[in-house]
Amino acid sequence: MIVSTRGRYALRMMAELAECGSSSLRALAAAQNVPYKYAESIMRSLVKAGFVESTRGKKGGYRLTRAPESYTLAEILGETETSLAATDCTGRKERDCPRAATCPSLPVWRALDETVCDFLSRYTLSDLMPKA
Amino acid sequence: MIVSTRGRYALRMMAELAECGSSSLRALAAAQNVPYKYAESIMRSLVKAGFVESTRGKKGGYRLTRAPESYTLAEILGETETSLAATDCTGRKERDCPRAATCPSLPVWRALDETVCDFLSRYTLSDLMPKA
DNA sequence: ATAAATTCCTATCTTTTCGATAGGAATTAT
DNA sequence: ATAATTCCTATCGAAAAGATAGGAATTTAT
Repeated sequence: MIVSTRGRYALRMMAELAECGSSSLRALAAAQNVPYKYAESIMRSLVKAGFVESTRGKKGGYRLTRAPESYTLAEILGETETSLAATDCTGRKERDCPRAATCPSLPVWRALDETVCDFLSRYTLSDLMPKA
Repeated sequence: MIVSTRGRYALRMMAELAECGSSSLRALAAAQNVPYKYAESIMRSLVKAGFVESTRGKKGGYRLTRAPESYTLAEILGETETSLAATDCTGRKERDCPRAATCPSLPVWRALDETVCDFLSRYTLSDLMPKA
């Protein structure tokens, strides 16, 4: 799995914000059918990443910080997914694989990573908005 | 993760067979540093898929059924990975997603699937053999 | 002031997937 | 017969993914 439920929820909620301007968590979660508390943890990470702004208290809510077409999917998923790496071999985890130096597969996995990343960089949030 | 440990083990053991012609499970697992019993279950699925032939009993072992360059990575991983789909949305699982008809993301995931599949179809087992 | 609606924070729970193992039956060369 | 092997079923344990709980902090409206 390249894109998990969490990542897709993030994209959908951001697309919703792109659509409606600003929204409370309650409304966002309801509109996109995301479990409330799960949505909350996702939105918090989007705020932390600077993709979204929040205001607290009554009448509070979330809004995008930039234009929808400026967010690439790669950028958003890079924050919300545990890893976008094609294999453990190219993730942060396996820094010290003893096979690395001579492994014939490693270059293939690196190329795959790049292919996926290129793909996800060619699409933006606005590609995920319901078409007018 | 697109390619899991199981899939990489499968590729490595098949590349080993490509290299050495034929081998027992014990030797294969040792050569490629794959846990014996795990290797066994992987080899069994490769036999079942017809990628590998086995002979039982003393002096038994495994060998490829075709030329190394005829196996694409897509083909092998298609058998050994639980799913190569980019998301649940494009896997067998979510046949009946109610959003499918109008979901703006779905075409993107389908295109991603195809991109990954194309990539994996451009490499073969012989690309994973230690270079001469 | 107080109440209501909201975001923020920490912790935990449950389910699923992945990696790996156990034990023994069936097969075959020697 | 025996030893070396593949085949089969079942299960275990750890990690990741999805989701939830409870309450503190903040802000608006009354």
